[in-house]
Parts: sequence; structure tokens; C-alpha cells
Amino acid sequence: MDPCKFYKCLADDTRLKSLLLINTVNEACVCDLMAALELDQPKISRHLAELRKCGILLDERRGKWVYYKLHPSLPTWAKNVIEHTANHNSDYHKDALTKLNVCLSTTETCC
Amino acid sequence: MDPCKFYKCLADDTRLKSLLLINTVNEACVCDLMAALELDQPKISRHLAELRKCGILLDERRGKWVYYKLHPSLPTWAKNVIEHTANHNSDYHKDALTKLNVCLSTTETCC
DNA sequence: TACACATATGTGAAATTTCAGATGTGACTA
DNA sequence: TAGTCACATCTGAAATTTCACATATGTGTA
Repeated sequence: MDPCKFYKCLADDTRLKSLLLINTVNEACVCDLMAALELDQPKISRHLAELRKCGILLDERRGKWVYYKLHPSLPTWAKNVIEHTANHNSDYHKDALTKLNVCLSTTETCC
Repeated sequence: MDPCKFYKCLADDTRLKSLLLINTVNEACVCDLMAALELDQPKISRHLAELRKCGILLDERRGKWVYYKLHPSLPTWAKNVIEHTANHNSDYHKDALTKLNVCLSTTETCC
């Protein structure tokens, strides 16, 4: 994992928040993140694809949904950076996390 | 320190290598980094200015030279990210570090 | 098979970033 | 005070990234 490429991936609000959220809840599908970040589907999907192509996220289709989680073979230092960023910047993704948790706990409205 | 802005600053080879080098040797002037990274002066200067304007680096003029170091009030989490990146990616900035050390130890050729 | 739903991707325009080259600024020195 | 050195910044062009919108793909269901 080239450090510069890794940080290019983190250098965008949509991607960084998605990563911090996924790191917190282990896995999320596109519609979860759409609800949490209040962004349209192509935007979320495109940014997740970038993280996937860089080897940061791993996708897994389960029926109609595609779930994303941190790639198991992501270098430890990179995982630590994401974890550390999440732990010390809760204000940054707090609102999104709240919406995500509502989404995850509500079987009706969400996927 | 907004995490996304912070990572935008790291998302460039010149800036990231400069940061890792400065983190390693505590402080460096523009000409040190020019020699270490083999880049021209305006390029180094412009990228250091960006890191300074974001509050990541602090500059200090001493005579004709301007020395840059990590900003003392940089949040701990951000310092940790830089330190951790430097420690686990020595291959990435190894060559530059070698050249920088030659520069720092040679009173003749360098500033 | 037809349809609805979740997700992915193609496309060109807009915004942002990076760059080289020229020039400006501050500090030392003869 | 004229010159030199180290560094900063201006400028417009080139490269890259981001976006909205349209459309394609894959999956379950009637």
C-alpha cells in the first residue's frame, strides 16, 4: 500500500466519512451510507469503488445488496491510522454515525 | 484540525515525504529538502507553504534560511499518524532520508 | 418473462490541484 | 548601497478530481 495513494483515498469527505463509519460498524451497504451521509447513490457508489480499487475496502454481494468492509489484507499501519482517526475525531462523523445507527436498527425504512 | 483537510495535505508525494523527513530529523530548511527530494526550490517552497497554512508545519527564519518543523500545537492524533506512517513505511522515504542526512552532515555543500 | 430494486459505470462539464517559469522579498556581505 | 543568496509568491496553462445525469448490470419476485 503506497502511503501517498492511501492518503489520496482519505482526502475526500465522502470517502473519509464512509471509511470511519465502516470501521466503526464493521460493515455497511451502499444504501446505509446513502442514508447516513445523505448523498445520492452514484456518488456513494463511485467513492466506495475507488476505495475498493485501492485495496482499502472489500465488497461482498448478498442478494440485492453489496456490503463493504475494511479489506482483511489492509496493512496494519493503515488500519491503525483509520482506527486512530475515528477514535479522536468523533465530532467529524458523529452525525453520520447517529443516522447510520438509526438506519441499521430500523428494519422498515432501510435495507 | 479537520481530518479531511489534514489528509488532503498528506495526499501528495512532495508534501508527504517532506513531512516524514521533517518528522524524522526534527527540522529542515528548504534547501535541505530540495537536496533530499531532488526538486526545484519553488516546488518545495509552495508545498511547505501549504503545510504551514494548514497548521501542520511551523516556519522560523534564522538568517538567510527558513527552518520548518512540526507545529507544536498540531493535535496529538495527527502527530501520531505522521509518526506511525514514517515508522512503517521506511522504504517510501528511505532514499530521500539518506540524501537528507548527507546534506545535514556536510557543511561544505549544503546550507 | 416482465418488473422492481440495489448498485455500478459511462460521459462530458465543472471544480480543484499542480506545475514551470518569472519575479518579488528579506537578509547578509563587500 | 549594490550584489548575492535563500526563500516566497504570482501567473496562466496543464493535469487531475469531482460531479450530475443517464444508463447499464445483477438479483429477487410476481
